Amino acid sequence: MAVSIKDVAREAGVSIATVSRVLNDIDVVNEETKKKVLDAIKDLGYRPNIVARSLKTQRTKTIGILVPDISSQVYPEIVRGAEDVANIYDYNIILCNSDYDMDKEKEYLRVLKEKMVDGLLYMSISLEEKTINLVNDLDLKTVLVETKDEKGIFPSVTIDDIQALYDSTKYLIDKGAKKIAFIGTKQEEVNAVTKRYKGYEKALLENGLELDEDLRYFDGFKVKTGYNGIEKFLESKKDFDAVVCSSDEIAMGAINALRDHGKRVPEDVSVIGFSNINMSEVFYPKITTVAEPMYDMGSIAMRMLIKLVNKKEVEQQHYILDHKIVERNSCK
Amino acid sequence: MAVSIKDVAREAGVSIATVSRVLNDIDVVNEETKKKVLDAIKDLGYRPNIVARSLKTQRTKTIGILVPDISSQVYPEIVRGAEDVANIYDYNIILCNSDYDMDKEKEYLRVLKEKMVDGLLYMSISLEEKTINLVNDLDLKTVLVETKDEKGIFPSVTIDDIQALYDSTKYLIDKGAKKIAFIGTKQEEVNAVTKRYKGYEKALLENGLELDEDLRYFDGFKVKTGYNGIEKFLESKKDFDAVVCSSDEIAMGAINALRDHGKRVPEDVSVIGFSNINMSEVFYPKITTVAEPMYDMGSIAMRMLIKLVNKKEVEQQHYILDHKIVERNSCK
DNA sequence: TTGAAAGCGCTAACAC
DNA sequence: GTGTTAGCGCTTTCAA
Repeated sequence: MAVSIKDVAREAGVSIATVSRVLNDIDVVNEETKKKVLDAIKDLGYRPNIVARSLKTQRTKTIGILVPDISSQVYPEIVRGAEDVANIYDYNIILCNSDYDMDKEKEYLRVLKEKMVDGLLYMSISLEEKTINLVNDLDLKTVLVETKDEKGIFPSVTIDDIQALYDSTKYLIDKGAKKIAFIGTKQEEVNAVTKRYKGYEKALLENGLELDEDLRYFDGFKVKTGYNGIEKFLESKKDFDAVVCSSDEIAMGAINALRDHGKRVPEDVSVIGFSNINMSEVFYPKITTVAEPMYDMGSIAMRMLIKLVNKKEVEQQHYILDHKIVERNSCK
Repeated sequence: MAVSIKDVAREAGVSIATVSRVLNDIDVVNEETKKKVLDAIKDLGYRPNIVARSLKTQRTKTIGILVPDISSQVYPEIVRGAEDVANIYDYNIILCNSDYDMDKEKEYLRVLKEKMVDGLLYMSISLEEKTINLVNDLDLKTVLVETKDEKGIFPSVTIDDIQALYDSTKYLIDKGAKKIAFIGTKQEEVNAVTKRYKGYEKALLENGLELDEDLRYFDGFKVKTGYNGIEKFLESKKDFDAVVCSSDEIAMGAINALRDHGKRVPEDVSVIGFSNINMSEVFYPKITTVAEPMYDMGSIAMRMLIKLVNKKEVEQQHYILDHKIVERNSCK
């Protein structure tokens, strides 16, 4: 077994209580004894056992992060922001991929609780009743990122998704687009990405443009969705001069489909993306998109969570960060 | 405090030992008592405290993963593979971003040890002497992914980087390229990516092609590197008809630079990438690249690590997975 | 300023 | 088949 606090105590000729005190910078331990202990720690190469400490203090200094899929494009950035902040405050993160699978999600939640994480960063599906109850039962301090629960019970860090899509649609309208199509996720699913459609709808309606069933396509948020969406529009033979997408990957798929079918972007059709993932400015043409501050969402959420965990005041329960349109070359 | 094993014991009218036994499926606990215990567990909503269990068993069922940066393109995929396997065996992962920073790395290693992770998946820099010693001192069961230590002390899962670059270069040669440039990482750094240059060199030499200092560029592995590399080549006024890149992002940057300077890919210059990240087939033109099985690297490594942790035999110490060239549209 | 000892929640050796 | 108990490594109260 590794060297424990006992060994240090023996080596330093003091009690384990004293060792514990210097370990935790507590009280006024006599400078000399302190030095003895420090020396012993060094000599023995002692490192405290955090599991034991956690059992006693009921705090593990680790935070659970639940994401749908770390190998998709937006989450790594958010997680990175979160981890950086966690690291500053000496927390570590346990990463879990839910795949939007409720059962997997529940199991993770339970295990996270069993492992006594101090808090949870949740960015999977929009929390519905059942999950809310579970999180409550589990009594996990939770902050939602890029999503919200219906009732706003949990603190959250998001952007205004509806407004963001409204803005991107409006951007196209202001540029003179008349027939604007939409590609996004299935509407049955309840999450932030889903809501984006509403912004599109609103912008069209408010600006006297017609909603055309043939010019919207609901599926996922991957490249394939964008590609298929365009093919569907083309098949419908309806004219369209712009496409609003609810992710950058969709935009890429859309642009590729357009190109494959002999349409030029942005000359024939403008395409606007969403999120501003790294690749959107590497793609050709560079994608005009509405940027959400992914890294910041992660870091702000983690900062808030850590405050919550330590029972500090948080200034706000719901952070709504700014989005902004990044003009590049996919819209004319 | 949450409900503990004691509460369950009391509720079921048995001893905590018995509860522990049914929890761990041990011995032949009488079916009736077992039922009583199970009922009590259910009634009380009891969930074992894994921290306490870990302290006792000295196993935490969690694995540390050290990556340079989860928000870069290849690691999410590897981590995803690793997490999926971990999940199957009821392990969780603690994710750490090292940024190739030795100090950060060492600190993480220490904390991971303090938190008693059962093992470590390491995919940062190629392990050099100092880090090796630390890992040894810490006595962490370790598997390296996408990298190796000089002496091959640690088990590893990699591809044959040199051969892979050799193959991609050879591919270009076979297609008739005569003046082949190279863009990759700085040669001072010691890691897998760095070695890739050697494969390029070897292919040129073995095939009677000349190495031209003006036609190689060493910097990083991001898009920018590829872009700058091309500009340097162009400035040198040397002719080149193909570019070998040690990452797909480099290839993207290179292609963009070529386009910006009026060169067509692949008509004027062929460009081959490395890794086969998702985006390489979304990019325009679709990138021909040598694919490394990222997800598999992660999952195989995790499987091996879990075996090691459980003192099971591993069939192999060093897995070298197959790479293969994926032909798309960036080479003629 | 320091030490003794209880106890965090669990497993496992030992006894019955 | 079941219970008692020691102890994993630490923090913290209480007493000295």
